Amino acid sequence: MDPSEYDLAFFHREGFHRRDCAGCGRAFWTLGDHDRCQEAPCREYGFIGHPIFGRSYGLREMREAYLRFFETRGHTRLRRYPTVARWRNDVFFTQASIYDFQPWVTSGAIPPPANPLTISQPSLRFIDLEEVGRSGRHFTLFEMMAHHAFNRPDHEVYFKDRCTELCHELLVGELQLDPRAITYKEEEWEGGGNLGPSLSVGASGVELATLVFMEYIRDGDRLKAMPLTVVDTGYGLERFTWASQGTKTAYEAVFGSAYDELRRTFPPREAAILLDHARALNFMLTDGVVPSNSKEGYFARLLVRRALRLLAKAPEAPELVALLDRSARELAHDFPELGMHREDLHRVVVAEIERFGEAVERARQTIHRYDERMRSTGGKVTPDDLLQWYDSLGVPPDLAVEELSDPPAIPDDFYRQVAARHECEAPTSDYVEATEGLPDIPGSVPPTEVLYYLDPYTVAFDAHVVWAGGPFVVLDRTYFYPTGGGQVTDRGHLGDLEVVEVDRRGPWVLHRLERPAPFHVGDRVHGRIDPARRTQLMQHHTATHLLNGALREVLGPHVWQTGAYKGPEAARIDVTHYRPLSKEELHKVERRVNEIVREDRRVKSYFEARGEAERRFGFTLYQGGAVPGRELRIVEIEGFDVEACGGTHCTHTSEVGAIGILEVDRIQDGVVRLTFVSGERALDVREEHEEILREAARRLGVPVPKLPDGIDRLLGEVEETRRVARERRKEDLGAIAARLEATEGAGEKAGDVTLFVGEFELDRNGLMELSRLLTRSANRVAILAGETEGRGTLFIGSTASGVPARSVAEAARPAFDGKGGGNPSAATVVGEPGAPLAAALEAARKAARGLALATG
RNA sequence: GGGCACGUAGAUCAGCGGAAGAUCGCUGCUUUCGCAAAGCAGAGGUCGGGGGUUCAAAUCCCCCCGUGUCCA
Repeated sequence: MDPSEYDLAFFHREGFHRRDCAGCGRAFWTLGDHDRCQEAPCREYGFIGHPIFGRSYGLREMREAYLRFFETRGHTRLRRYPTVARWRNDVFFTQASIYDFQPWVTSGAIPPPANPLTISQPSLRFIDLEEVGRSGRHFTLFEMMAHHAFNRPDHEVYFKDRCTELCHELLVGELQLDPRAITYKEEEWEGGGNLGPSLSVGASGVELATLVFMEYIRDGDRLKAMPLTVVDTGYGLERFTWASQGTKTAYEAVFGSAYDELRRTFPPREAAILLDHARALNFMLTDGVVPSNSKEGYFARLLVRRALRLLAKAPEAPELVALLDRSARELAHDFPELGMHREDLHRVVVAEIERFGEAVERARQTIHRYDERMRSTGGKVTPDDLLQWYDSLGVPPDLAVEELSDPPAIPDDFYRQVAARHECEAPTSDYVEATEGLPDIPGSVPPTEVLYYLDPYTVAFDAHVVWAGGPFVVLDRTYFYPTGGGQVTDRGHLGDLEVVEVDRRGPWVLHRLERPAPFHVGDRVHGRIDPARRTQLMQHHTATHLLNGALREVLGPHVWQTGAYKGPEAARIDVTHYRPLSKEELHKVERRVNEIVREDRRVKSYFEARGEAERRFGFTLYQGGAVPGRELRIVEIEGFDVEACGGTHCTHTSEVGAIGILEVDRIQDGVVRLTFVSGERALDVREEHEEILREAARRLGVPVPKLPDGIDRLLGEVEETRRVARERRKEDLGAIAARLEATEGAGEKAGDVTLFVGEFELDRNGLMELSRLLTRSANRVAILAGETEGRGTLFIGSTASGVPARSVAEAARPAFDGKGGGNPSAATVVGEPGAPLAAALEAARKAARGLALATG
């Protein structure tokens, strides 16, 4: 990065000078006389015991001081965003404040909710999980305080100079940090294809803040200027609080008395881990993470299990639920939503604790059995076994060792080996731009006025063509709903041409026609939307909201929508839940939604300022994913459910008609999928189902209510028939065996051995069963011929130790070009089609006889 | 989203290329006034589903489905 990027007027105005750090070699700006930048490792921690700010702040005071500082300097204060980044599909969690605005605001697609703005964003990072408690400064959940500005060519808010000035003013003016203690270190920042200069703000050994200026797009080796430049800052709330108190570790400063209390039972590291995990879990669970074995749920499970293992070490330790509760009560002062659904949260956690117990018990049994087997066979349990158990059973090696009578040593690099096992996995991204395959529209084309938001009932309209290319047409206004928000596209006609797909691209709605459009810019066209399809989609969409509301009511507020699809045939909704739905819960949900339908509640759709909507309804608005626009479209089912949603909806619940849930699946640990129908489709499906029932009943010859009995009867009969057939076969074979044994001379004597030789109309299995009957006593050999799928088959069974069946088979094999083998007691040979079976039988007889006489 | 492990009798599991097993539970009989217990006998399996390899597959290979677990 060019040094001139950092040559800020602010630095010169204030008398900063630029130096190269004697430690890391990087350039930095300072008012002091340091020869090194003031960050670890170039500078040791100097603030422990010597707080660097004017006074000591608590977490809350520090947050408030920060936000107010920027508020009084023209920034709008924003409430926190959820810690689960549902609006993105490239990450699970909000890891920094800028995540709140990616990708739509930072790409310029949507205006920022405020500009400039300030926020303290709870963020989750699991990269340094092992460092939590150990380093004295790491957390899985931390608050990133920030001020952001988004600059367009036509609207410059502020950039490097003013940003740095604000930061300096905060540190020196507001917090009374010695201005000479600060260093602004030059660092290049790059991420997501963008880059720009950044300043790392250090003092007394601690990195207090990072000021990032997103300015360029990497285009091969060249840099292109971004149309929208972004001020992205990050100030660690915990770090600021710590530095203001100068305690030994950040945990004392952040957790306060809760830390002191836990320290009576646990060593410092464990106390810090427990409090950190409790805090992170409260945010995660409140924001709708349900512990599970995949995706974001796994991280909740990880924290729960780590905490449980620590708690299990001390008999006088609090219960996990109590620990979480205590943490939630404190957090609720600043984040009221964290205290709101404690009982539901308890149920989620208790269910998770139970599952952990089951997993441990299962693992214990498996390991115990394995240990017994090793003990009896003289085998040894290896370190590889420990690895395997950790990976597949979830037993940490120290726990596994406790179960073993002769445990192996746990390798020092155990977790490295675990990591190595997972090394070859390439991270895959299914991030597909919704605009893929769509044409580029010139920026000069006026945006489409979307009318379906205002009136979902109008299905015929006139509009003007503003752009046309291939089969795509953009109109100045449209009632066609484009695929989005889980609702599939409208269909219909523009003029005489069929509209097969409608998509949204930026500010335009693209109508895709059945063939290249004969339209020209300026043409007036008549649009007609397929009304039946639209109605059905509206019914399914409103029904989805109704179900979501009912699920939250019946199962609890931990239920969040994780996905949805509304098609013309059926719709489905995926929600988080920690166990399969019971039949009763399902019935309750179905009854409840149909009740709301009958009550004919109003469904209001309107736009509202984001902050106002959040204040009124909370984050549960973002069921379909949070869109960080300035204005939200709110769909409110009066007194029942409120969501931010861009879909077309009925205006009264009665229009939805009946709702029928067709299927319930657990599509993933922690996620339940309901497939359902409403409106006309519900009636159709019900008719179909009734017809199926009637037909099934007719075929069984029972009335519909007796169907289950009828099926039981039928199954009983099938089983009986099978039993009888099996019995019959057994009898038949028994009769053959008995006849052979009784017939004089049928059993050929060879020394002590009795040989039974014969050809039967039996296949391999039949021969095998017959052989079994003939060789129930010792010193018998059965050499039986039959046919399997057109091939001559020989089966040899033996209870004579001197006459191994396998040897007999081998002797017979060449006689009819056969293949086969077996063991001493049983063997099979199958010949080529048409090969002389009789010769093979004779060869086998001779061989068996020879062997018998040789030993006799 | 990926890796690994697992899916066999009502339950818990063994078997891991050659003729489906153990323990508990169940049924009957013996014993007992009865119960428990013991002894004896018996019933109960498309070895998750579908393909393939093989003379032969619960067992090996592939694809699904389900469960668990680790990791992102």
